[in-house]
Amino acid sequence: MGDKGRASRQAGGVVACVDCPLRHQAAFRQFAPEELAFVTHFKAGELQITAGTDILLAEHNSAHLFTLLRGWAYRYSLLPDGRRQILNFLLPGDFIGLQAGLFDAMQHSVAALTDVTLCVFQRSELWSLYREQPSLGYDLTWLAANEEALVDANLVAVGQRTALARIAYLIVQFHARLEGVGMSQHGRFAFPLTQQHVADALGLSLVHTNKTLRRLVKLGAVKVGGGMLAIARLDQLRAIAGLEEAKPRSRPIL
Amino acid sequence: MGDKGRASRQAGGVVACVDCPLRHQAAFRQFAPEELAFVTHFKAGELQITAGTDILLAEHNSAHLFTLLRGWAYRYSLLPDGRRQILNFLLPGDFIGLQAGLFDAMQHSVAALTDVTLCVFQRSELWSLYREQPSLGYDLTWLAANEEALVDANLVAVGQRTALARIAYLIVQFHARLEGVGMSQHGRFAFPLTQQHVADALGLSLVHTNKTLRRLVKLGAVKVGGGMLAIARLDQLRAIAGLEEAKPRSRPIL
DNA sequence: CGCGAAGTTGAAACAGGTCAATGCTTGTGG
DNA sequence: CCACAAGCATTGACCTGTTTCAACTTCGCG
Repeated sequence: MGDKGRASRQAGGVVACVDCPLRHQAAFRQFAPEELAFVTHFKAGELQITAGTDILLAEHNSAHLFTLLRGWAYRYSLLPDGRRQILNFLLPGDFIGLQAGLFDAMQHSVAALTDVTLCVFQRSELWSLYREQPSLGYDLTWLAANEEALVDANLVAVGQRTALARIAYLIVQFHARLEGVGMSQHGRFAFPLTQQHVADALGLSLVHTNKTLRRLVKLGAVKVGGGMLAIARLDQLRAIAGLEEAKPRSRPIL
Repeated sequence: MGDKGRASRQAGGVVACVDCPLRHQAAFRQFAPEELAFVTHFKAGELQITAGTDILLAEHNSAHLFTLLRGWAYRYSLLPDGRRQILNFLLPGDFIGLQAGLFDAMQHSVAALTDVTLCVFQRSELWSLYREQPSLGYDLTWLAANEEALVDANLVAVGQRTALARIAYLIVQFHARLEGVGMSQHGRFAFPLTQQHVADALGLSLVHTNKTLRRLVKLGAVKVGGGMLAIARLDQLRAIAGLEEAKPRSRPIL
């Protein structure tokens, strides 16, 4: 899955955390000055990764942790027989590699879906974060719990919903998350996933994913094309997915 | 679902954390004296819950957090149409309600599978834990990440494996986890799940679960009966499940 | 002994998977 | 600027794992 990659570390031209454009998005909580100071110190640099490249590998452990600054990524795991399950998608503001930081070997891999920019943190500094800035430790737990909640929701979708409902669910979820980080305008947003990604995330075959997505389009619920997705009728999508409306939570960002 | 329940708080007769029998199990890391002191202070009491009763409810929030001391529980969520997805099972030593502690409303419910004893912690003390005992804050993040890893694994199973492999996977996983807390002897352990639980955890219908489990028994991989499950051929089970052997991690317990 | 919950089993229906082609883009090199 | 390759989307036909429906049995317990 991750291949052809090329990664370059940037020395200069790095965004200071105070000026981080993400931080001003609606979704994120405000940081106190000393928290911001610590994060700035914690941040070791930035990393650019090309679309399709792996960021972290299962079975390995990494000296770094990341926050996704720009672009899309996804966590996935491969079975011995080659099948792939995408565990969830990562959007700007998401923390990457908590498991890598806490365990000695990752259980899954993380790959860049699009070209991606990452904030890099030293794993070795993680402990000092808890010691010196407990509120950030609390935030990390929060992020871990939040990500678990996402996976929970995916499991519910894959375990209980029909193909049509799963795809509707995925779209509604993307919409909500992208809204939060200002990447959706009037229900319209960039959609860099290939149908194979959708299939692997929802436990469906590629062919059936195609047919079902097509059906969703014919139903008039969404429009897709040119790497964009537009939600035509959000209520209809929610109904198909069997989803209630959910209010987003204000979240931390490291 | 949780019903018929009855819960009683115990004033006396509570196990002191130092003497906690779980703490001596192989799976758990050793605590420093001051950590132990804090946890003891953190623990507000014990709670007994009857099998089948809900411990935490979705949409609600709780003033308490728990550690499962004795018995089995499970996290689940219900869809509008009544279908139930069990997200994962909780065994002694597992922390309950992190999401309840961090978010203002739970996304899922937790129910007691068997009669259960819980250590009770005050949610309001959670923050002081991070401030006064950062290492325990770190542990909480660890526990959150660990639980996420469990759900990840479940998602892989439900998304990618056949019915037979899913059930094999579930059994292997129980075996590994129960070993860690001394609840399995020679691959034989109490198995309080009903087939409906198995079905709801694995995204299968009850009928198919039955037939498939039966098949697994006929294959000679496991023996079930009398609320007990005995693994006859662990390697065969692993092969069916498409699982590699995994070494358990030493974990914290609050 | 009798009731309700849980486990079994068979038959029929269907959602989704697999196989196999075909078309559409896009990027690359000549 | 065109031809080709490679990846992705689309469609039809067919096949099968799983679900659904409908009994019937067994177990645990008052």
